[in-house]
Amino acid sequence: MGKLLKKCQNRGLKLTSQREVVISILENSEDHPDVDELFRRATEIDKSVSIATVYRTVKLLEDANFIEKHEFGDGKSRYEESGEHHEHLIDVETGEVIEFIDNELEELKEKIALKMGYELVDHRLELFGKKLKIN
Amino acid sequence: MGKLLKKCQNRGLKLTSQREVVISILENSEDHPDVDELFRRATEIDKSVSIATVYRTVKLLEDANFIEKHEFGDGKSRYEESGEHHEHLIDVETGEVIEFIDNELEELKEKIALKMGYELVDHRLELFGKKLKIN
DNA sequence: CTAAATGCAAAACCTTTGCCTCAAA
DNA sequence: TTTGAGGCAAAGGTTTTGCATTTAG
Repeated sequence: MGKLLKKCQNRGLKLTSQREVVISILENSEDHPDVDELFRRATEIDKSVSIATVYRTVKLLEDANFIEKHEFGDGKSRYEESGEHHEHLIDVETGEVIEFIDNELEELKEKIALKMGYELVDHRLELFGKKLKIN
Repeated sequence: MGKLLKKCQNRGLKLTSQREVVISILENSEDHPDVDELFRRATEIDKSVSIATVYRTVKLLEDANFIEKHEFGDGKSRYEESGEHHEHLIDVETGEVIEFIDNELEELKEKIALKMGYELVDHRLELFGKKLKIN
């Protein structure tokens, strides 16, 4: 049984067959699928999964902090399993999403919030860039 | 005539009475109103303004880079007049949006993108924080 | 067995658009 | 006068929800 599935079980979530499908897709995805894509992948495995259940499941998992929701500006919500914190760089030409982490940045954000009299509880950073051509 | 209104005129945009209302609201707003709120404020001044025109006008102004669109995670687009670049800190308890600018952060973002082989064309940073209580 | 989850379809949002009318330049 | 803009309402796209039915625990 996958780790995420186990976490859900430990949390006492009812593990229906449909949830298991959606959860295992989320834990085996390396990308940032939106609900439509999750639905597509889910029905490939089990045609009984409905889009409503996908929506309900991602909300459930998000509330449990097991997955994270992102909005990269195309109007749809995309999801990925929670894990080590990282930021996103979006290639504006290809739509590719590249994950990265920069410790200097992490420290700086805390510092800025603090300077403004706030405790940082969450943040969101996306860089949009064009790949440099090497001449 | 307001500056933004003048910029629109210089750009050759047709200045209808409805556009003038929406534009003047945008240039006199200190906050980040969504379309519904813009519509509300507009119809207070001129009941003939329709929500379709508000949508069409914000799109027009955004394409002209006269205003900026933000999505703070509540599913609606919010707008503000373009001006000096700044970031946003959102008070998670009150919803208040505080603008700030930090040069160290600006430099760092460029640096990170470059390090990854990208030219930064845009970015988005939002900090979500809780106000520190002073004991 | 029972509370909770599902599927389905309808509805709720936000946003866009077609079409005919109207008005700015 | 003419081309683009506006109003209205319908349609689009994403997400939520009510209800009868099914199912995990």
